[in-house]
Amino acid sequence: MQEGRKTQEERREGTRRALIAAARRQFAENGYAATNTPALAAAAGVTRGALYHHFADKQALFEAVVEEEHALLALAINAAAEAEDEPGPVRALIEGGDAYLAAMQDSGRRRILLIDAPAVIEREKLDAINARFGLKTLLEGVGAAVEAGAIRDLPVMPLAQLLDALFDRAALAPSDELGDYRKAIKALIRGLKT
Amino acid sequence: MQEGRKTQEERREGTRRALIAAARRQFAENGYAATNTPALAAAAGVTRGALYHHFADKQALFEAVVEEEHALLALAINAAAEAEDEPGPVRALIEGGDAYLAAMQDSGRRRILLIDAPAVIEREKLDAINARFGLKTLLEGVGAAVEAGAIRDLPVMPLAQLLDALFDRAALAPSDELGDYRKAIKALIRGLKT
DNA sequence: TAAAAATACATACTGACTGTTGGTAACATA
DNA sequence: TATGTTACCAACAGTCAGTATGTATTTTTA
Repeated sequence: MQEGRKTQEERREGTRRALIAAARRQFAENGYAATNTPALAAAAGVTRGALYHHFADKQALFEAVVEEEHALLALAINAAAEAEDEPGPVRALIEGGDAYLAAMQDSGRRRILLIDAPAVIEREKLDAINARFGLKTLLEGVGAAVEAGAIRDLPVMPLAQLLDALFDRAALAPSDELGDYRKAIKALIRGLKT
Repeated sequence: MQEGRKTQEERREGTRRALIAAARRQFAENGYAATNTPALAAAAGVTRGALYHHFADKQALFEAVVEEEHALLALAINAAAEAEDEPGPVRALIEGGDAYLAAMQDSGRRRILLIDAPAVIEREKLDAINARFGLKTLLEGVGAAVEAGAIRDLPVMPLAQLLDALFDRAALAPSDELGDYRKAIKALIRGLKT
């Protein structure tokens, strides 16, 4: 048990990660409201003092979890996207959506990102996070499809938001109905073709 | 100050309504989490004892507010629907959606129904409420459109859910972009036509 | 390298809030 | 009018979020 010597950066990152990991587990399992900081800190192996040293309050920790979850989500989707060879812009939208749905087959992720986050994080801040991750890709996809003339010429941001809403709702569907949802989404998107 | 004599039913309904009215105001203004029962009871002109006599807990009161809000919403939409003369099933969907968006131009209503309710009320119970109100109408509309052969033959429930998601997202849009959202929704629905 | 400063954490405390309990007042029933 | 039932109130108990103050560890400075 030597090697007790750690740089501040290491200590810092270590406990931050432990806190975020424990928080992600508990928020995913019990939801934001039912998660209490004593249990959370204990699960992370630190005291509440450490939590409040690193995060302003419970909500700030939740925001950190949401950011990380968004980043992981984007990672999974991009990985799936690169496996595909370049299809047309409409197919790209549909396949991107499928990748999103696949990455959303995790009830904790759904709970955090789709159920709790909108209620806990104020609108503007959450929009900003969304804009940096998933929605950015979707926006580019829609923009490309419109510019290529592959789909009807519609305001890009609203259309991207609406497609996002479709995928979010489908992600919350019972898994045995997912196929039907995907079929309906495909029909909706294909219906936009020029 | 006579006429202090009330039947139990009157007392009961009186304080229940006072509580629900005060709760609707505070939930709408501050959100569920930031609403506390001492202030709520005071605003209703009763004590917390009365609140907990009529409702099991804070969440039960919130559920009562959500039910009432859904009922009012359905009322507004039906009123708008009866003003229209019978159009085709696709137009009916679009106009029903417009009525929904109009009825949703109330930030408190959005906060309660679209932001807080999904986080506070467990999925099954909220689905049940939804099914009894707004979604029921939408489901009928989609079913009619499919049966009439006006739109593509797709699984009805998933499609209704997806259209519902579209309108929910549009309802949360900045009001100056509402026109663009409506245009995009129209295009999406029209794209389903056979 | 010793002293000083800054950073990371721990412990203890405070105020607030939720749900409960045991009682009182108002109405209903026999 | 007596008894039961329903509506309501006041005080209490437990929990939790956030804070304040103290200590240990690493970094900087003299």
